[in-house]
Amino acid sequence: MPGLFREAISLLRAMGTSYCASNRPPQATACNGSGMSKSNNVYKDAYNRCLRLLDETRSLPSEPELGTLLGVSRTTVRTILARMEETGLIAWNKRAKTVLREPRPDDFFPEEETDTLAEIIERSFMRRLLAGGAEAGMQINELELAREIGVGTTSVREFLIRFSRFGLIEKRRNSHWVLKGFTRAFALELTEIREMFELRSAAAFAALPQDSAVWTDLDRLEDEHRQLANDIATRFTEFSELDERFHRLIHRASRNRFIVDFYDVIAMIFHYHYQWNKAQERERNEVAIGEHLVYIEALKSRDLGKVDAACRKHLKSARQTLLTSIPESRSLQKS
Amino acid sequence: MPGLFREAISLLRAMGTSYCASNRPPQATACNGSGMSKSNNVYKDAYNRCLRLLDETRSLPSEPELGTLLGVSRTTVRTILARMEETGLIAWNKRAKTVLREPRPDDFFPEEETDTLAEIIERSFMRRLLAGGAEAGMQINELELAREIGVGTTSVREFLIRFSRFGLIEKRRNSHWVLKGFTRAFALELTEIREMFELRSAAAFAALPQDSAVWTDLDRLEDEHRQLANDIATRFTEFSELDERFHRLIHRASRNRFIVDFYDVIAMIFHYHYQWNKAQERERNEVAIGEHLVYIEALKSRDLGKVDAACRKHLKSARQTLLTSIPESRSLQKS
DNA sequence: ATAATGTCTTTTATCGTGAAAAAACAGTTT
DNA sequence: AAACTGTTTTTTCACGATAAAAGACATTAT
Repeated sequence: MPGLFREAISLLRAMGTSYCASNRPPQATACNGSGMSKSNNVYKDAYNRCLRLLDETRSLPSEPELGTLLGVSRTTVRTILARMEETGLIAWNKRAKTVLREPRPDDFFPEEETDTLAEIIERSFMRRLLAGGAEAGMQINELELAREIGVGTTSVREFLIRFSRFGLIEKRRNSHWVLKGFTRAFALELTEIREMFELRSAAAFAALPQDSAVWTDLDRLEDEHRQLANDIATRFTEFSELDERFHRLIHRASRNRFIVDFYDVIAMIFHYHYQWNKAQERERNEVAIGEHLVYIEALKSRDLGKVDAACRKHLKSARQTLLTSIPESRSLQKS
Repeated sequence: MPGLFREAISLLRAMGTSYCASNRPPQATACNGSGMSKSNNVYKDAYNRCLRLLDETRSLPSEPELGTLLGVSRTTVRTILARMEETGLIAWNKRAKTVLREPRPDDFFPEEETDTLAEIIERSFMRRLLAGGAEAGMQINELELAREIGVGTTSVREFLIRFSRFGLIEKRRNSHWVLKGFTRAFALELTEIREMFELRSAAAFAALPQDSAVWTDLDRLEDEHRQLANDIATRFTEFSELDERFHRLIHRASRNRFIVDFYDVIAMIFHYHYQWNKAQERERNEVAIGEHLVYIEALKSRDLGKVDAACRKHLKSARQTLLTSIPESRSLQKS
């Protein structure tokens, strides 16, 4: 049973969704001719975000300030400023950085060029995983994957190592990785831990002192839930992001790094789950919002019994949604 | 607060505990002159293990059989056989591999040469971590670490990524790693999860059907515990290994990959904890063996109440031992 | 026909290298 | 003097290359 995705790949190849940074036509086989060491996506992404800043002010702040604002080093800030000067967006002389004109759409770097290599690899990998034909037990070939995505093997290796904590793949010493599959068993194991962790976190949350900052965070989230509930018909796709913020807030109350970190696993799975399973998305999200509101009320009441009940109820239906999205045909047994 | 271990390293440098595979005198600065791609530790380790096999038989089995026996590929098996023929240990002609003489001590490769790079890096890293002077918040420098240990940056990077799941370090995007420290808070968070997981696993264990293979495994472990208890005065250092096997057996009963995998974190911490804290080791282990035996009896009784009580009691004292080994001076607050 | 050996190919593990980005240092301006 | 800008050094990130190890294929022996 060798070669993961061997067939799937040849099919997908035609689609040619290359994430490689380039303005070249799609038929370009590889990302580049020779030895591209590192893409400058950090600069490009920060540049785009800086463009949006331009709309608001007549002159930009100091370099260090811009650095913290954009979350990059001053070196990158200066590269951005240099380009903005070049393209006539600003006049730059030492401290004076005066805005000359509004940014046009073509000033922005294309979205695809702002992605991290890790993101590119992850998306590419998950697409294959969810595109079907990825049965449990299949082998994952680093070299093949790297060639397919058009990146170096090191990046793929590092991705797989990071990804392994999600429990979907496993390494054979000095040999290949093995796909364990997005199975029903996986979903059950995942949700078992989730329920354990969230029940405990929710209880910890409710026990937090009244003057804790979380209560205002919770109020804000409640508002957002109500607004989303009102516009549900048009904005239902925005729920997934709100969902993550809500649950992360609760998990943080555990003050336990292992619980907080575990939410990364859940978030990843649900992120791709939402992309994968669009059936009744609107209805599902509507129900979930309702459950969240009850859950929030319970937390605010600080009644542990109510919290436990509301949490249990929501987690149960979340599990159900996840389970229904997994094809029954997949194997149930482990290892 | 830049530069992790900057001072500690210069102190340690003098000790010159180089893990590099070489017979050269210790003053040799680096592992090698140029471009060593990969050490052949897999071959060397398998060779040593194969030597031990030689004592027992007059002739070796087929190449594939040897491969599965040693856990390596046939390619490596053939390299081993070739060397054994060269050194006059065996006569090798196609299927016939007759043993000519007993292996001598100098036939073995030195222990240090059989270690994985990952093991070398881990030990090196943990030694620095536990050698003191590694305060929370310090930066970890990949390049510096790589140079110090005498390996490539890639291996260090991969190690740090793998290591990050233990919750002791954290990555700043496009920048350095931050040491979170082996603090009291860490120990408490770790044990909180451990207790949650093990209580659940133990309950699952006790509920396993009578014909399950785990019960014979448990009996075997009970025997080993009793034997160790008898020879405790001389063999108390062997407990740590037995402890790990015992708890892993219990955790496996959860049939949950996240619970099973989490034991890696515990095992790592306890492994180094045992090396670090030798105070009252004998007494501690004696107590732990007693607790394990009660725990085992409880499991065999399949009385959930007893299991819960025995498990709680043991985990509580395990937590206590871990906590006492952590210097009080370390900071308690998080992030 | 099965299972071994002999040979050849592919993949993994690791390194050195170079550009991107960060960080440190030095010199200016307010 | 504090905060900024200009310049230099270090570190991170990603690649291609190469030996070790695994794996596949072809051949031969039981």
